[in-house]
Amino acid sequence: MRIATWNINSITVRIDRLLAWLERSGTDVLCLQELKCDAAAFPTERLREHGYEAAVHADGRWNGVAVLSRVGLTEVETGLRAGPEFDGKAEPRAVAATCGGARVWSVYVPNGREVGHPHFAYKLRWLAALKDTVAQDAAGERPFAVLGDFNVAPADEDVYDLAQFEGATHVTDVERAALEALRGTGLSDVVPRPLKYDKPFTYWDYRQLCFPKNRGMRIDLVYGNAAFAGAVKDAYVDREERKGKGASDHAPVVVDLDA
DNA sequence: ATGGCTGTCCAGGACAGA
Repeated sequence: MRIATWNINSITVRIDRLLAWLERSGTDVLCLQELKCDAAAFPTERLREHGYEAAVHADGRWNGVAVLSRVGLTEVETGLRAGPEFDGKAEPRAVAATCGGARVWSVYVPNGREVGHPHFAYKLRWLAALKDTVAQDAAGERPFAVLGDFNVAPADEDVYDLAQFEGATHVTDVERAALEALRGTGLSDVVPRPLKYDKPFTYWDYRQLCFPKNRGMRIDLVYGNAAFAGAVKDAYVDREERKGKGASDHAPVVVDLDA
């Protein structure tokens, strides 16, 4: 089974690219983030025509997540249990489904904006709620994974130049400690291989030639439990999808599982 | 072997992204 995660940065403007990529990659299960649409605008019919069911959690201009599957889709759950609010609102940033024998969460972790900003505290609360939500499945026997845009680079080598991130979000000790606590529930980082260069970056800013210069970050992650990680045959970042006009600023991370 | 931001909402500019 081929399973992937991709921050698509608007499913509306990239639906043709999405359908072409699904066909080209042969992906069975895809976790999507940053849909930037509401539930009514989600392209359910076009995906169904291509053989994919969808579990969607979206409410408009920002955020929005989904799980697409052509190998079955059951037990849909929307939102974290006891998830925190920002500005009095629970944003659509997490959705789970069971697909082809594996249970997956598609997550879009809050950005944090700046260290010390209320959004940064929200990010840490959100990651703590994610840990509590997934702990039971992480410790279970069924293949289970949390996939998505974590908005944290787990280690120094996951950014192109640490000096550029002095005082910035995404690389702080507290954010990394929150990921470590999440892994502590029984999850391990399924690190993909890059198709070019030495590091498996998954995001490159649109500005200043970051992609051609490979000034990237690894922030789109796959955290799998023992049953999931033990079934991994291969994992890679599909940087080809980051190329060309109309690309998302994130590339898909693709994982191949036995059976 | 690719691109110097981009998408959304609302009407040129703010806001968010990371």
